[in-house]
Amino acid sequence: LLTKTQTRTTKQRKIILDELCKVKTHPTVDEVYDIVRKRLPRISLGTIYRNLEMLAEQGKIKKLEIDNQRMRFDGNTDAHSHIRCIICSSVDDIEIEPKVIWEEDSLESGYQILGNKVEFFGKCPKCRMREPE
Amino acid sequence: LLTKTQTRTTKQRKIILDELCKVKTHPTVDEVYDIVRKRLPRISLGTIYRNLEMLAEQGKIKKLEIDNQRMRFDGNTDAHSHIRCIICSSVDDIEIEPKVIWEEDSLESGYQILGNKVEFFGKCPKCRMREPE
DNA sequence: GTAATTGCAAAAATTTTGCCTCATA
DNA sequence: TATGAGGCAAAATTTTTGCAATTAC
Repeated sequence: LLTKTQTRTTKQRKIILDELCKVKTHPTVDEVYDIVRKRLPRISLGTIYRNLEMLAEQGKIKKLEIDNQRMRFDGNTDAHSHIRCIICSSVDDIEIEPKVIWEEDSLESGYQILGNKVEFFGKCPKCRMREPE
Repeated sequence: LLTKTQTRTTKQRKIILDELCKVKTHPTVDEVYDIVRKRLPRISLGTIYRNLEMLAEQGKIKKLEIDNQRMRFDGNTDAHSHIRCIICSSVDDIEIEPKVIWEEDSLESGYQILGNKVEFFGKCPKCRMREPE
């Protein structure tokens, strides 16, 4: 958790954010490491982890939950949905603004609902071509 | 991937499935291990992993993507949504059947959309009590 | 100057795998 | 009895952490 009173703008942090915003993929920590290392060959993995975590807490990037094997991040913080291919598992942004509707009744859960997130799944262009339905 | 032509019904597999269906939480592999070990003290973690994976592939349980730090499983395979507390991160089932609507237009993604999944977030009863809005 | 941040390396946590033995069908 | 599955332990992967040196403010 972010407890520090102050955060400084370091070369490393700036470049990590910059590179993450450039890519349209949803890179893992390792992938970010590889990308950033091209500009900062001596940067350490620990620094990548610490900065991605901090940037996500500050809302400058998003930590994704589309992969339960490892963390993935997204430099695009605009509200947008993702779609995953059920064949090859690749994940892409999707230009759709879904509306979610539900009946208010069974709120027995006791939760105060504050929002929701929609994720789509389907077949990506490549896989559709490979095995036409 | 499931390539075996045949699968056998073992004591271990039956008990893992049985215990997973009993709990209403969404346990991690480690938690399943602890639960199952009460009935099968000599079972190994590897067996838990292998079976959960296999049961998920067979559709008898669900592998969840609500935690990007580790795998979580759900013995309830009925279509249902989850809600996570933004304060304490706990995840519960929610008795809501959301409908998702979107405009068909911008299908430039090239994806064939086959379905979607909605996840809710909010404040759980405990956290609402602790810090009233 | 002070304290946040880094690089490095070791440790922790999570998941996968090889191999030999056991047990289901 | 053939082979899928289990137990065990080692390896692989992913993430966290301690610490001395560095750097932003």
